[in-house]
Amino acid sequence: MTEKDQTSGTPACAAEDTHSHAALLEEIRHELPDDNTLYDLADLFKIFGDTTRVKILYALFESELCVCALAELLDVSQSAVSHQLRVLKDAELVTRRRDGKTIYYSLADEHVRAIIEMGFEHITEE
Amino acid sequence: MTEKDQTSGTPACAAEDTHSHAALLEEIRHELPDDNTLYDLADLFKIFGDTTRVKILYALFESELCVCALAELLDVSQSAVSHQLRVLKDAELVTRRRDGKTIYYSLADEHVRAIIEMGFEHITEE
DNA sequence: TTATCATATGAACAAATGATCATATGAAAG
DNA sequence: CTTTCATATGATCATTTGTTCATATGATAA
Repeated sequence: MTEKDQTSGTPACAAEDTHSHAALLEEIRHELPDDNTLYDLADLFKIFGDTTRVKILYALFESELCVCALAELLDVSQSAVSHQLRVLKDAELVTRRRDGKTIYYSLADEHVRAIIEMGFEHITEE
Repeated sequence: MTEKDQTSGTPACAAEDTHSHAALLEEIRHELPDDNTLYDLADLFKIFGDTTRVKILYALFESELCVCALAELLDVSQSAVSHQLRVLKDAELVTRRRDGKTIYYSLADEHVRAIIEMGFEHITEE
């Protein structure tokens, strides 16, 4: 209590003489992106963390596709695809264009491809 | 019913003459990784989709750290960190070494860094 | 206008997730 | 052996998430 107050109610470890992190932590805290950025980052990856959405993105690597084509390809309902496309669009990972009644979706940029490829390498290489 | 049976109970669209996907879909289906791979890929990204875990990984970019240091740095309970470290370890994204009572965690490989950097670029560039 | 096709969306519900609390394990010090 | 420190883990619970169902919107054709 005489020292700096604990950030939360969790002491975790003494860290007096044994192995003081204080200095190291201060340094690392300096290097960390701010909380909002970290939050956005997690939100971005969260989007890739669903099979349906990953499949959609992977499919769009090849060609732009309409909603019903995606539904048929992934074997899920039109509604499910539509909901997920909304998530992808809100995150600006895909764009769409209208042609009559049909709406074609495509990848928003090449970052998407790069991120997925990177993940793909990780799970295949080993 | 005379044609191929619908994969699910979802017609989605006619796709007779208007804009038949059949050919295109067959081609794309060919390019898609198999379902298990896609599933694993989503699972991998799911792990990056949590602020606590992203923070842990980011912190480990700088240096190996013990559990209590991470808890202090992220301002969460020791238990919460420990649970998340287990997830990261199960996914082989981090490794650990023991030194007496303390356990130090560090990044398993550079893929982790590459994936996160890629995501970081996406959210900052625009 | 009315019917139909392609897509979007809101409500509802089951499943997955992440934090907390209490407790267990494991190592070193006394 | 007992205590203490560092970490791990199981149970519980509130949130979040993704699908389904029903329905709405929006565009074209009749």
